[in-house]
Amino acid sequence: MSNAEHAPPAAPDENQLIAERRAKLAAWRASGKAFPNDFQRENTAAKVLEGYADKSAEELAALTLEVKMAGRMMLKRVMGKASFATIQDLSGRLQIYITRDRIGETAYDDFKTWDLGDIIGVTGILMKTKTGELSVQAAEIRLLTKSLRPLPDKFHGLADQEMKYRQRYVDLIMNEETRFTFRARSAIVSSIRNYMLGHGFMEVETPMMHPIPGGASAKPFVTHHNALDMQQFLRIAPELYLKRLVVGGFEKVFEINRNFRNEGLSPRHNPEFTMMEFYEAYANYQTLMDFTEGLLRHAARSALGKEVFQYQGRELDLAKPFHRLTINQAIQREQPSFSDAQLADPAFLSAQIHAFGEKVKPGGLGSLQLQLFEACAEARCWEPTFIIDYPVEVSPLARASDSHPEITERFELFIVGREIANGFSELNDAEDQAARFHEQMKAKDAGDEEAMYYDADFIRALEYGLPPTAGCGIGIDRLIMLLTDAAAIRDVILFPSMRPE
RNA sequence: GGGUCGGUAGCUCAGUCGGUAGAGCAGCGGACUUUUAAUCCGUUGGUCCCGAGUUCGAAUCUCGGCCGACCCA
Repeated sequence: MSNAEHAPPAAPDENQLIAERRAKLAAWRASGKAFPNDFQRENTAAKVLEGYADKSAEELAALTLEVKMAGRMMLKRVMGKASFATIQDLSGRLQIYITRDRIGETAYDDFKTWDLGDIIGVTGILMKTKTGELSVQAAEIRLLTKSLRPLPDKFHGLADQEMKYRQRYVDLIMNEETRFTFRARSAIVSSIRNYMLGHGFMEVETPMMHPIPGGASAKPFVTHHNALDMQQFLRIAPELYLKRLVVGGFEKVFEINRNFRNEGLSPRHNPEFTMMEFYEAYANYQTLMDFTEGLLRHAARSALGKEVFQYQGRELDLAKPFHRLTINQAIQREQPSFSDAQLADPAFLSAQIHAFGEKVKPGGLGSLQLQLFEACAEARCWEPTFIIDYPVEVSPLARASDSHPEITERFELFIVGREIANGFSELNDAEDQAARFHEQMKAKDAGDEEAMYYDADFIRALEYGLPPTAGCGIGIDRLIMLLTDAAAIRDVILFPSMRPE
């Protein structure tokens, strides 16, 4: 790095407070080495509190325990020749006590010029204050990083939703709930990964850039590879690659990674979102539902220590067996007056979909039943509910039922009215799959932008033989929402998609 | 895409009927050697989201736009 020019860049939002901090930084540079990196932190706040918070003032005085800590200065109280400051590190906060007599007049005068938000290092011994708060009595204190931008109000924190999303770093500095949510997210993902590994699954990574988008019904993002001069798509699902791996003999695989779907933003949709997909040979959709239930209970236990908890003020119970209903059963649970005969009548279904305020999309009987379910029942599936037996026409990758060829061995799991998971017995008949792809191409030609492409290599893979297999995708962001009581998907994504400022 | 609400100092927020822009925190100056959002005294700081319009006069009213939140589709 050049040390010649330190000209402040012309930021569009400079103000008096930043100018004053820049002046302090300039003075720091002039007085010696700014931004030192030789301070070796040896203790963190939580560990120190855990170890010594219950010691008395006398015990601590007798111990003279030296600690070396570092963190961001969040509070500062100067009282003449003695001061308190609160520093925050990755683990929590701890108070430090600084007196002119101990650290020297020059150092003390320097300290008084430091700002909230500055990163400081402290060496000292543990003590208890009059009011019983464990604190570090500073023997030496150093400025490690100058913060040029003022932090939000120390008491009210950062409240502006937009700024929380755009400047997540500030949100993380200021809001313990935000730190908690993302720590929980990390722990939940780890617990899911461990659960899968513990059940003999192998973690894999398949392409995020696809020459042919596939594995889901969704609009892809398009990009371009220069050297190959070819169009590529950000993946909408890893499904077709994971099934190729099962063909290859990796009989139990999973992947936790991002999918990209070119659709709008909502409290439940982010264009890029995290999904876990897993595939197990010699399983079917019934055994997969059992496994998925177990997985979700495990995630809740590891995140919350319990399976019954509140979501947005309402109880959610993952301990009870999840409901399993066909689409028509779910409709009739909400609308008991609808007869089996009516639910087999396209005209009745269309009229009801319309009556519930939805536009009727063209489709066969199964599609209309599904549309009616979405219109009148989906949002009311608060308790975990597997909806089973999806129509073939909307399930181009799922195995058809032996007894009812117009439906598939497929489920979607709904919790608090939201789709959380989607799984099925995989279609492993290469000729049937080829025929289904042809149907999809027809739909695409007819204007369905979300219809699938024909993937010849995937068919070739199936032609080598895919064992009977079941697979499932779990929306990780939505699961995290449940377990962290978050109302919006943006609250569980560190850097959610936003319009440019 | 439609509706509702919001955008005022670095942050959190007031702002009456249309009449020169306010508070707390932060900052700056001063007092203060065990504070806890420290306290006390003094004080700097504004593209009132942007653009038009109405008006003698607009943060305030009207229209358009931008950004966000929520609801609906």
